Amino acid sequence: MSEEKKSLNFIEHIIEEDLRNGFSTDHLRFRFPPEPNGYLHIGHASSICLNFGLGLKYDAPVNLRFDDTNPEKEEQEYVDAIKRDVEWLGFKWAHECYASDYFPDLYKWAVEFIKAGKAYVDSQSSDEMAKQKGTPTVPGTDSPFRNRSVDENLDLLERMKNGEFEAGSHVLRAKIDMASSNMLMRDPIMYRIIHKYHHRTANNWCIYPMYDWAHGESDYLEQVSHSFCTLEFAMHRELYDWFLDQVYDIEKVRPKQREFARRNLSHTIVSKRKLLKLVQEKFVTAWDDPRMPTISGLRRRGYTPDSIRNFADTIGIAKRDNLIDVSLLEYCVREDLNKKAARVMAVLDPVKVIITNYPEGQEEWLDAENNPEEEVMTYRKVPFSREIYIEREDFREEANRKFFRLKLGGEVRLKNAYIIKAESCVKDADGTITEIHCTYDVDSKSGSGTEASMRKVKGTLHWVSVAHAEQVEVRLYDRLFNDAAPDSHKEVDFLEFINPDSLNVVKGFVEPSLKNVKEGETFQFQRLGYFCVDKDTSENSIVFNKTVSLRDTWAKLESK
RNA sequence: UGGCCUAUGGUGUAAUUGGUAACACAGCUGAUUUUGGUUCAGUCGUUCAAGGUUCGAGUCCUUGUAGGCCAACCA
Repeated sequence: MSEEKKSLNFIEHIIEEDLRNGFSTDHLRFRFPPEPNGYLHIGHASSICLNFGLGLKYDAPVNLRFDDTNPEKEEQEYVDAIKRDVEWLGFKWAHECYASDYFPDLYKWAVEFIKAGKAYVDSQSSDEMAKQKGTPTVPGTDSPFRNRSVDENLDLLERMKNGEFEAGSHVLRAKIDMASSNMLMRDPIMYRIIHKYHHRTANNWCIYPMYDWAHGESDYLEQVSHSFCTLEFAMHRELYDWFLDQVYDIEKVRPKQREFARRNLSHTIVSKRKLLKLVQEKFVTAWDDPRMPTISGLRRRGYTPDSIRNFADTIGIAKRDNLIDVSLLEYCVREDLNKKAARVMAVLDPVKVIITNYPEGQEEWLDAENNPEEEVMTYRKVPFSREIYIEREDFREEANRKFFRLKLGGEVRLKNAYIIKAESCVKDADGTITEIHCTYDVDSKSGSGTEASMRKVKGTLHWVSVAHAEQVEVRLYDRLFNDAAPDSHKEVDFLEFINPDSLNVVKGFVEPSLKNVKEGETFQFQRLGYFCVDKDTSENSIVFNKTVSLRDTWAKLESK
């Protein structure tokens, strides 16, 4: 382990301090608690890596707990997707838990609250209750139902549970302090009535616990030692602790909530509500559209679990607001894929090159390295012939010295093949180049060892033999939003920043070794970028997604 | 204008808890390269402000400034 030198983040400092103060490592336990109301995104990945990373570091169990307390938004589909994503990231949970499993415990506790005078049934409308709540600067006022008798409260709660009342007619509230400076402490709602099918408890329950009531107690029931959530829950901590105070047994582990800042990625959004909107209003094709910042979208885009975990480690965890540049995420995939992805040749914007002195009908199968990063080099065969495709942008009739590529009268190396020289080109009526006529240096074959093969020419181009090329569909992606922080503008809706050109589908040609690729396989198209095989691939059509381009210092030069 | 949280290069995160401000990304140079990729070497640039405590402050105190969060029968 090379972790020794790694400095600790503030969460680890908290744990270390607890350990120093006598908390036993054996009692360390964490949890990742998503609500199954949408797909996991890159922000969740950070939280997953934090909690499961802590589990690994301290050899402590980590539960996957579904916070399924609101049947109006939650679905089994999301539960399944979440499990798939966490697994894909490479983590194993100790227990698969559901807040809904604790409904009976919570109910029992609620009854005790009532008996102890710490909870009451309020029968006002939500509007009335909102009015009594006061404002941050003005204290609230008591509900007229605040002092109902224990018996009446008990009776009402039971009937709420049994479904005797309509949604909205009653709620159970904790009796705390209507004047608290913390709005959440002004008699928060514990239960509300919802008549809706729940994906796990079906129609067994007509009352459902609110987040604050369910979360801390769930942590406690699972004996989670450290419960980490995002900053917007900081104010909830007082209430979390209050609920815990009512049930806490000194013999047991008392969960501790601490908050960290949500990670924000530039040029995207990570609000589930807004992501849902992108899907529903068809700005993207689905939750796993490769442009989505969801884990399933990133997976389909060609991101690897390693790259995402690495990203999470690199950005770390802290308490201040942040906007992480997406280029760091891209760096992380490139770093990973550079080691793993086989190199192949593909031409996405083809123009035909005819090698006039290469015998017609002849073909050669040349050796090509699969990946120069490999410790033990492996090779494959690539066919070469008289007519090949190169990228349109790799040829110019005239160009200055900085253009290392093919130009009239200039030489260039064809990767793994020969040195060619452009002699002339043919254009159509519009002036578009349709053919480039070249001659090749017969003795310059790559790896042949001849003097000519060792010649240094400035540029090397990738290419595909016309006769052997496989046509494929390639989906090129650009960022989904043109703004660095599309949902940070109060005046402008995030949809205004949608990039209309975020998807560009092209037909390209790839070398024949790619004829039998399978979904999910990743390649480096040399000089272009990393690409992976999309799930839309079928027997008669191959579809690639562009994951990310290679670093391109030439493009930078050009744009200057 | 009540309460809570935060402030370190362009970005993100550290700093042995009061002891030489560093790591990564991005940028810029150059070398290597049959990918304008990779790799390597170098370079640019940082503690919100003002006071205070101290031999010594990014760290502690005070005040200010800026930003975020809190008034859903959401989580």
